[in-house]
Amino acid sequence: MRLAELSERSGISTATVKYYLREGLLPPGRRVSATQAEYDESHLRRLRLIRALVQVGRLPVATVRDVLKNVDDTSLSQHSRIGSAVWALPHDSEPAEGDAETAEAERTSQALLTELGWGFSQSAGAESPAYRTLVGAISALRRLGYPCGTENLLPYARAAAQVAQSDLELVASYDDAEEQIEAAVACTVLYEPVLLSLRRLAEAEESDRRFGVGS
Amino acid sequence: MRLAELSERSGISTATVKYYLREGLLPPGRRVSATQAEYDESHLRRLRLIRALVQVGRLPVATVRDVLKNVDDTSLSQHSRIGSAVWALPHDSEPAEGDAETAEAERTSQALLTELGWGFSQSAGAESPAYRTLVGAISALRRLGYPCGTENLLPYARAAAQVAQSDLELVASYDDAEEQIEAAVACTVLYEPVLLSLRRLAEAEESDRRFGVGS
DNA sequence: CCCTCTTGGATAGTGCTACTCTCCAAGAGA
DNA sequence: TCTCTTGGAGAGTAGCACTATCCAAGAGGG
Repeated sequence: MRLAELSERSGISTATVKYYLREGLLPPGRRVSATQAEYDESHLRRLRLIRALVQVGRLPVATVRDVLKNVDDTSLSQHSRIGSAVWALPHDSEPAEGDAETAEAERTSQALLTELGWGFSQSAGAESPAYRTLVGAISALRRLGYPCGTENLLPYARAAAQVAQSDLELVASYDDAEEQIEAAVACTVLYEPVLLSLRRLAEAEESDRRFGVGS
Repeated sequence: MRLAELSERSGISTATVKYYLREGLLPPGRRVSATQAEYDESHLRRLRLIRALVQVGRLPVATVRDVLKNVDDTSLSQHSRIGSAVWALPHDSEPAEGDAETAEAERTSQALLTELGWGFSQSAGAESPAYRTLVGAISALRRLGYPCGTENLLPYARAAAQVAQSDLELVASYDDAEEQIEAAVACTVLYEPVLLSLRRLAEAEESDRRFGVGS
């Protein structure tokens, strides 16, 4: 198919598709002449993945490029491809280096990972964006004076572990390696709002249970 | 204290503090003369809360104003104030109305809430931002062809329920009503990156467990 | 062959938003 | 009195995801 059809089928304007091509998010089509290129289903899937990352995940376009680079890097093992693709997914709010609060948050994080027995994250993942985000979030909590010791964090970690099991089960349910990686990236991102909104609803339930009757 | 000191103690530039004053996020100080105003600790706390919402929660300034309006609305009950303050916290990515996928997502959401017995969310919260976000996220998953039946969502809901219990316990640990509300808002927002980054780390662990050895 | 239409490609512009710069007049403080 | 700071207000900035416009090279019908 050509750009116009790709645009129509994906529901994304040709201008935006061109933009993604230019930015290297979408691989160029097969050049069929000097002025025409041919796109296929893989471009359509890729386009949908991009939209998921940009619109739902709100990743900056440059970050999406990095993530997709890892998705496409066939020189890596399956685990590494999944890992490094998800790895590149950030959540910004980086902590300020050399801060007293940050140092304390770092200690808390380490203690938490140790207590959980998450050896992989502790070794290979000590510099992962997710870990940095965790440290940043904890130091933010500290700065605002909210409790965030390991005992406070453990319930979240346990919930996260449960969710991660579901996530990986879903990923493993795909046979094709390529699809697995795409599913890992897409579901990591797409299930985030699901998890967060369910948390809000659960909070409303719980709040109703605790404070609701005498309102 | 005056603006300069407020700025210094909060680590926020005077220009930005003035901006927050202008936008109505920060209540004006007590006017002590035509050219000077006096700020107190409550302004400092409020400023920190604003930063949490804007920087960590990435809420638009206009939304923060709405949230704070509910926080300050003493005409509401405690439950309502907590509820409506957290209520106003969105996560955008609104679903497209009148869409077939959206309609299906709505059915799934309803079924999920019924299965969970979350009556409060089903009745009062049917139009809450969190609910709309859930529907939007599910329809996004559907559009990308990923499974998202109630059986897929239940693990997330259960995790959310656990987390919500921790959240409310933390809120209830405060004696002062004002502090409870601020804690509810701040912790809802500040624990989000904690939860999401822990999920990423847990995914890495789980991926390592499943695919790691033969890498 | 001609004529129009579309295509891919490039460049510059738009709209939004959080923040910041610059200016100002009215005091504060010595 | 004289300088310095303060709070207030408007306009400007930066970054980013797009988008509008233009262009030359074909495609495709007659």
